[in-house]
Amino acid sequence: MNSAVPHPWTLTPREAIALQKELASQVQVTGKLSHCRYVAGADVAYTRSQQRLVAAVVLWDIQLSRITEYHLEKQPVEFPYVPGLLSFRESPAVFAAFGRLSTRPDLLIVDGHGYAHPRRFGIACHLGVLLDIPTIGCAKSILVGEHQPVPDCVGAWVPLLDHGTVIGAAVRTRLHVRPVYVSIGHKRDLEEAIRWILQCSRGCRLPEPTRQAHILVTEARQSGSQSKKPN
DNA sequence: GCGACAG
DNA sequence: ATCTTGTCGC
Repeated sequence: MNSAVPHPWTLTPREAIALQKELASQVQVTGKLSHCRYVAGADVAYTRSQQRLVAAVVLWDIQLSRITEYHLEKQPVEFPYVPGLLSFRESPAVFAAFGRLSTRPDLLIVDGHGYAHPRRFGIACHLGVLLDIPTIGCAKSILVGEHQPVPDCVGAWVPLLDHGTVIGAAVRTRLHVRPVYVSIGHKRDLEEAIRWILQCSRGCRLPEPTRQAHILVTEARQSGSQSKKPN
């Protein structure tokens, strides 16, 4: 599986911004439905000291509705948290964990934004381009943009606009809780992204792949496992 | 200058 | 993200 890092992660915030502008041109904003059985989910958690972070990449089998495999990657934090540059802080670990998958996912859902980003290149886009795989960003709060109220009906959604242009969507995956923010990552259009996020949702606010990854990193944050293949 | 600001 | 307990509501 792809495991070589195409470009260095040790950059200054200024260089990181320049790299995002450069790589943004490689994002493919189209891509329709195709057979999709394995949806991967990625999330990251930090240790109390914030010295290290743990990334989890889970492989969710839509047909069996369960995790088929997952990997954890613990690494020292090397990049500061700068709004808009989250990818340079969390991607290295996610990238490493993803590289250990024995099965190539049909799609990867990332906890964070994709196209709904100041330079239209959030972490979901970055991982999609580097891994050359369809990705979707599913964040819990807005980085940029605004939207009208989302109807109180599961599956309802309204466009997330940035100065009039659609950059994503506020999607109601569950009643009585804030919506999630879905945006394109790579090789998939917004309608498809929303469709898959809803298809992977199981009554909770977050879609299953990302929710499961979150549960794993939250637990591993204080423990110390590596990777496993549950049955 | 002031406020906003994924995780 | 992380630090924190219980509590009100669907």
